[in-house]
Amino acid sequence: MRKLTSTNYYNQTFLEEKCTLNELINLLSKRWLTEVMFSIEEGNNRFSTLKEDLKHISDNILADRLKLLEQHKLIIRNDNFREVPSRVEYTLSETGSKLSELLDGLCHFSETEMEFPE
Amino acid sequence: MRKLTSTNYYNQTFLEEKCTLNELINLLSKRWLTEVMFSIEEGNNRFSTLKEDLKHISDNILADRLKLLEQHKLIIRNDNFREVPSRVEYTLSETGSKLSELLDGLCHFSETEMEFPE
DNA sequence: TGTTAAGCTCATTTATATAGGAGCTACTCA
DNA sequence: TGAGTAGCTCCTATATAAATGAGCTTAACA
Repeated sequence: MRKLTSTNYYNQTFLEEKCTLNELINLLSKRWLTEVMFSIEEGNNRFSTLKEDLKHISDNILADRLKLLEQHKLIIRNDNFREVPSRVEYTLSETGSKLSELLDGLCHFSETEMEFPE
Repeated sequence: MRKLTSTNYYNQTFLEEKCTLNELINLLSKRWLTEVMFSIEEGNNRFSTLKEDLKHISDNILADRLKLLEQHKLIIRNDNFREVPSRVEYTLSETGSKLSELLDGLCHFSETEMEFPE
């Protein structure tokens, strides 16, 4: 239910069309999203273990981020378990692994070169 | 005038303290910020030329992004011109150039590997 | 005396993102 | 019959970000 006639929306799409980097950054800037990726990479592959690992995340945000990551094919969702209570497992895709590597580079940069004023 | 007692604030600082990558991504996700950097890199070094280049940006946002970039030492502000009307020039710092290169990598990735559903 | 220019600042309005909490499903076990 | 579990969804409230528009400064020039 996003308002499609606002300048806010117009400018965002303008920038996303100018360069997909903006689209990627918008995705990455969703709170917890990269942490969810990294946590899956480390082996926390279920909703409940992710929730436990990322202490302060709330259910609906975790669900949303998992959905976003899946839609962008950065993770793979596997629900062929036919168990009750239901069981779903997530793994990183190849694209997800590549992105994770790139982010490691950015992380190193931010730790060694950036200055963040208080 | 940010509210320091909200869960929203608490979670953001939690993530920023966990890894400075989150701090960097938060910065980069401010709308227009990377575009301002790239535009300066391309030689648009004054407030007015930046404004012209980034057609839809508004004054206060441009001013804010320039201030953020300067505070993080990604650009350098030079106002030793003593002219009227006032003249200020911006250039990319070394750190800014490095970041720009890293972002080129991310940009290439997002263009070749990412899928953005409509 | 009034206008113009660049490079801003500030207050307010509007839009969007995040968080909180209830509820749903379908099956199992006590 | 009723409780419990995983993995969600939906609605609402709260917080934050972006945009709009007015105004400020200093000096030169008409």
